[in-house]
Amino acid sequence: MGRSPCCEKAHTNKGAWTKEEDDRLIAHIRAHGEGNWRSLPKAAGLLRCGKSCRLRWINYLRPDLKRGNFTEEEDELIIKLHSLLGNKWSMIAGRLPGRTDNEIKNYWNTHIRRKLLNRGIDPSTHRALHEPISDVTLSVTKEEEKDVAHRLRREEEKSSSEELSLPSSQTHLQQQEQRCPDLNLDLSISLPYDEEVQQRDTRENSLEAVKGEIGACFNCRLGLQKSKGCMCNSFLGLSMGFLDYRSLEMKL
DNA sequence: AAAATAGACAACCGCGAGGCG
DNA sequence: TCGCCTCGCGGTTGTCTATTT
Repeated sequence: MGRSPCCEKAHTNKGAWTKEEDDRLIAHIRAHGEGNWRSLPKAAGLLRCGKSCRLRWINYLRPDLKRGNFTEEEDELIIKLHSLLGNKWSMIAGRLPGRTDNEIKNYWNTHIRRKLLNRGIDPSTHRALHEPISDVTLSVTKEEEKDVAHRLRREEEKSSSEELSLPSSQTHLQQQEQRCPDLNLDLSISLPYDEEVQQRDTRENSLEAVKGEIGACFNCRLGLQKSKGCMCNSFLGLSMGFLDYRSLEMKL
């Protein structure tokens, strides 16, 4: 038997969306807001599956989407985020305002993969091609993913509070360090910030302090200082500044 | 000019997570 | 606690366009 279909396939359109369908969907969401995707098609007079409507809205119709080519900065940010998060496209997209997970995933598969291969870097491990894979992997476990998501929510809830370390995550991170003593996962990721300059200054001061303490490049922060991947002031063959993981903004 | 091939990206599918009664 | 429902995610496929042969 298996799972029941998400919608009545016999009476739903598939394939490319027409202008009229787009207009109906936009009009409905403007009037009623997002959500209730399952009942939306009927309410909006669309012969589409709810999932299809959601995808169409999120990936193409949302007004806040940034269309057009990816910039070099976005490229490099995606590469760095992918090295941290793996194929967690939605999390990567969360760091790139106006970009969708689908868009980033497609862009990765068509452009960035090739770009990394041309640089002699394995896109899945972010290590030099032919370099033997060590016992340290950079994939993100479910626990870590939850932890990051939890922190994102917390940050959202209390964007005003400003501390560099997040105690709730320490236990897990300590466990992680015990499991992989060579791997430093003390990363903090927050929502893209456009908050007050004061907060930013405080954060930067704290980060500068940390930077001063560890004096480390990106790879060192990942615990890869013992590998030949450690290259202060450069990453993936590119020169770079210190990467602030609270904002994931480059400070050059 | 037509066919073949490659590239780009839109859309679909199946599954898991979380909410709720 | 369990089962159902909905949503969201990641992998994959389909389709259109551009380029090459």
